[in-house]
Order: sequence, then C-alpha cells, then structure tokens
Amino acid sequence: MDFEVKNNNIVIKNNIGFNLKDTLECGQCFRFEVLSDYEYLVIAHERLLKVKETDGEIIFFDTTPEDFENIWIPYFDFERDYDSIKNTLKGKDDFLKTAVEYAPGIKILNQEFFECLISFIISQNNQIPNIKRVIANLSEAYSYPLGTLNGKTYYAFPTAEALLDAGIDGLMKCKTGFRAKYITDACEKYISGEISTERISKMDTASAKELLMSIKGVGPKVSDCVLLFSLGRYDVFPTDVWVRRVMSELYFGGKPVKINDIHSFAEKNFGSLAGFAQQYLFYYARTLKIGAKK
DNA sequence: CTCCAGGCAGTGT
DNA sequence: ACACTGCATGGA
Repeated sequence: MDFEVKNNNIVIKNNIGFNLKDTLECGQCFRFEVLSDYEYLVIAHERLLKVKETDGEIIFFDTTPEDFENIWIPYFDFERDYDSIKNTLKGKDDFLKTAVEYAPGIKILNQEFFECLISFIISQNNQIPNIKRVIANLSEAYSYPLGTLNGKTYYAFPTAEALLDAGIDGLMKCKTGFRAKYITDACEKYISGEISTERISKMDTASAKELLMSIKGVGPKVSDCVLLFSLGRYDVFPTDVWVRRVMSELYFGGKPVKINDIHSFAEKNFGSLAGFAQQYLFYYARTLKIGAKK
C-alpha cells in the first residue's frame, strides 16, 4: 500500500474505509489509550505507537517505513479487501446490514498470539476496563518499559517465562483473581511447545480449537477469540453474553438460544466470514445495549 | 445491599 | 448431553 514519510511520521490516505476509534474500541484488543478525539496510543509488538485519524488521513507518529510495512500494515489488516467482505455480509440479511453499517470502519487486528491468549483468559467473567487494568498491571510488574508519554510509562506485554516466574501470588497481586492458575497453565503449555502457532498453523480450525481448549481456563469463547484475533481464523464465531443477546433478538425471536444453535446458524449463514460478522454484531449490540436489561 | 461482567471448571442428573 | 454453582474483583 502507498504511504508518505513526513518528518518521522508515516501518513496514509484513508481510502480503505478505516475507522481508528471503532477498530480499537470494538472490544478485540485491550492495549490502547485515548489521547484525544481520534488520537490513540497503541501498544503492540513491543512498540508504543501514537496514531491519529484526521480528515482523510491516518498518521503514524515516530514510525519507520520498515515498522510500518512489517508491523502496522499486518496488525491493522490494511491490505485485506473489506469492501468485498462487507458487501457479502450486507447481502445476507437486513439485521447484519444494519450492524455492518453501524461501524463499517472496523478492521480485525492481527494480534500477537501469546498476549491474545492471556488477555482473553483474563477477559472471562470480567469487564473491559478491568481487563485493560489487569493487563497493564502484569506488564508493569513483569516486563520492561517501552516509553513514556505525558508522564506515564508504558510497558511491553510480559513473556510466558516472566509470567510463570511471577507465580500464583505474583499474578494475584496484579488482580488476575481466580484466573491466575489458568495463566500459569497457559504459560507452561506455551513454554513446553505443546501450544504454539507453528503447531496450530498446521491444523484445521476445529483441531486448533480443541488444542487451545486443553489449557485450563480456555473454553469455546476464549479459544474462538484467540483463533480470530491472533491466528486469522475467520470462520469462528466467538459467542459471549452480548453476541448471544443480539443473536437471540435478531434471529431467534428474543428467546433464549443455546450456544451450539448460534454456532450452527453462524456456520450455515456466515460461513468463512463468521468472524467478521461476529465483530460487527458484537460492537453494534454492546454499544447500543441490544437485549440488555433496562 | 445485590447483581453483573467479551466464561469456565467442577459437579450433579 | 444438559443444568447448576462458585469464582476474584470492581463498578453500578
């Protein structure tokens, strides 16, 4: 893709339908901060990125062309044809059309596997602001600083070795709660090589999901999130309380629906684009509180 | 105070 | 196969 170098910044034309705010705030990642309207701090791949969306342009501050091409283009999924994906989904039904058009600028980020795995283990029975806080706690306690902005220091995500060394006590001090033992189990399986992106890349999605679920604290929802947000498996349909609610409201007459029925519906109707559909539906449902009490 | 959150493991039928 | 319950923590 085309980009310009201006001072130490990279600037691109936003002719790719990208919305920075919706992409970061749609619940797929936890390592960002709002600096001002349309301006964010992103932590990923052991880097601190200031990024701003202006009228028709995206600016990546203090970024080299090498980092932009090798890290940020893949991370933000800039080279995928989202118009084609969105057009296909909008043609499925009017409900999905509404959800896609609610936030058409969402891209599915390509996050790092280990960080994504631990983050979504932490996400269970938790709320997004608290998930972000716990991840920040772990990073500050068990990793190294990447830089300082406005007097605040930001830290890389810890390695599996560092989190294992932290022990249950260390993890509990970071407010991981009952998930501490799950994190430890994930670290052990990752360090041993039992769980790795190399192994998973050779497996079909169902087998990959089964392997991930061998980790304590990783069930259908967490494994689907990891598969979708860090392994490029777009045929999964992570189903949490919000997705369950919105699916019930839109496709099952407001009645309670079993997870398996939702998965069957998504596989049949959304197929290889289920993951994209899920993210549009999730953001739409959560933001508008579709199906929530009150 | 109670209830719930991008769920899951454990236990029981 | 399915239903029920406890779980660390913080916020409404």
